[in-house]
Amino acid sequence: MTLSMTAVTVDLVLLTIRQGTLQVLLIRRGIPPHQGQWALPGGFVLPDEDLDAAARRELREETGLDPHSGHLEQLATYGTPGRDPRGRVVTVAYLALLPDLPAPIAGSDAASAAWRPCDETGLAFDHDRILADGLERARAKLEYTPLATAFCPPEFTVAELRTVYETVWRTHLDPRNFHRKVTSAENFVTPTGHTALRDRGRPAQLFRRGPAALLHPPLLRPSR
Amino acid sequence: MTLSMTAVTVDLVLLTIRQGTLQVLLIRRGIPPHQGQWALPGGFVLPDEDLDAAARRELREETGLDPHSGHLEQLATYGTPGRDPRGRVVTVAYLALLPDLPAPIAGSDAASAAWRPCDETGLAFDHDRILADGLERARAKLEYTPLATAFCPPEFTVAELRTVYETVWRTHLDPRNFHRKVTSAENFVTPTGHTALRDRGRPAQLFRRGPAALLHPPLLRPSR
DNA sequence: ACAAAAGTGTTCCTTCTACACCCATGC
DNA sequence: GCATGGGTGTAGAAGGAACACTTTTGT
Repeated sequence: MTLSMTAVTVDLVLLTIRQGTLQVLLIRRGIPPHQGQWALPGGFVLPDEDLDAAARRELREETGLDPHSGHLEQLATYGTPGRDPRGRVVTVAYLALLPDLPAPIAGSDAASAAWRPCDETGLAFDHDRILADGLERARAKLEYTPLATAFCPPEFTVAELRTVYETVWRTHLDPRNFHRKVTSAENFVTPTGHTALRDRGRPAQLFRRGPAALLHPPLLRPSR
Repeated sequence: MTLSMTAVTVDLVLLTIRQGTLQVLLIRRGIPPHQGQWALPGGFVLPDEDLDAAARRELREETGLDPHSGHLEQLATYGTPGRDPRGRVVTVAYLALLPDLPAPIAGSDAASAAWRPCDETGLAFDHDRILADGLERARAKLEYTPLATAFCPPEFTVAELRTVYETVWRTHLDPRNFHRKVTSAENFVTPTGHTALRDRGRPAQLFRRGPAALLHPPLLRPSR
C-alpha cells in the first residue's frame, strides 16, 4: 500500500451582493504559478486544525469578518492530479454567503483582493469550476433554505430579501406574491416590530432571520 | 507558512436495497485501530490518481461491480484532527447507490465485508457521522433527481421503483398516484414496450431510466 | 395632488390527494 | 369465479400566478 502524502488547502467562494450584483472575492496572484491571474482566496490547513476551522480562519483573514455574520458551508473537494503544477494539492472548497460589508476586505493579508462580478472567468488553477459549483449550490439552496438572509444585514425588509433572490437567480419576482410567501413560510423571518424607510414610499416592516433550517413550503425558481 | 502534509483517503457509503431494507456495505476491521468494529470501506488515494478515480477503483475492489451500473458521487470531506489515531488523515467520502447485486462482494480484498442495515451504529472512526450524512443525502436526492433508478436493475416496473422510495424514505406511498407522477414527470422513465409478471396480478410495463437529470415536477416526501 | 413603494384581497388555474373503478393475470 | 396487483378517472382540497386595490410615506 502506497501512502499518498498530500498538501491540503481550503479555498473559499465568498459571495456577496454589492451595487445590485452578485460578486465574489478574488485575489490577484503576485507569484507563479498563474501570476497576475485572479484566484479564489485560500491557504493551507494547519497541522492540527479542523477543516471548518481553517475555512473560518481564512474567511476572517480575507475579510476581517466574523464568520457568524454570514453563512459558511463545505462545498466540495477537488484533487485532480496536476491541478496545481507545484505538486499534489487537494483543496476543500467552502462556500460563504455574506452581507455587504461596511468595511470590505479589512484584515486581508493579500494586498490585491477585490470583489469581482460572479461571472468572471479565466481564474487560476481549476477555480473557474469551483466558482461555478459554488454559484449553482447557492442558487439551489435559496429555494429550500432561508440562506438568502445571509446576504442581508441583521435586520432587513421583505423588498431587500426579494432583491437577493432576484440578483442571485437573475429573474424578476412579483413583489406581492413574494411578500406573502416569505411571511407565510413558517419561521423564515420574524418581525422586529420596527419599520424603516427605504427611498420613497410607505415604510416597510423590518424582519430578522427566523429559526427555520428549511423552508416550508420552498420558494421555487420560476421556469423550472 | 507551514505546509501541512496529510494522508488522503476515500471512504465509500455504498447503499443498496436487499430483502426489502436499505443496507450499507461495511468491513469488519481486522487490525487496530478499532479492531473488530465495522467500518466503511475505503483506502488511500494513489499518488497520481484523481479523487473520483480512487472512489471508482475502491468501488470495483469492494463489490466487483462496474461503477457505471449504479450512481457514484462525492459526499463530503472529513478532516477533524484526531479522527484517526494514527495521524492526520483527511477522507473524501463518496456515496454510491447500487442495484441489488447478483454476486455481492465479489472481488473484495477484505475477507469480512457484509451488507448491514443502514441504521447500524458504533462504526469505527467518524463513520457513524459519514453514514448519516450519506443517508440524508440519498433521501433528499430522491426528491428532485431520478437517482432512485440507480437502486433498480436496468429494466424495472413502476412498483419496483415505488418500493425504492418507500424503503429509503420509510413511508408508504399511494401506488396509483405514484404511477401517475412517475410516468408524467418528463424523461424520468421511458417505457421499453415489454411487460413482466411480478408475483400475481396483471403484468406490469417495464421501464428504463430516462435522460432527465432533474425531476419536473419533483416527487416530494410526505409530511414535510 | 401625485408618485412610489408596502401590503392585502380575489380570481383563475394548476397540482395534489384520496379513492372509486376497470384491466389482466394465476389459481 | 376469486384474489391480486397494474393502471385510469374524477371530485374536492390546496397551492401558485396574475393583478386590482388599499395604505403610507416624500415631494
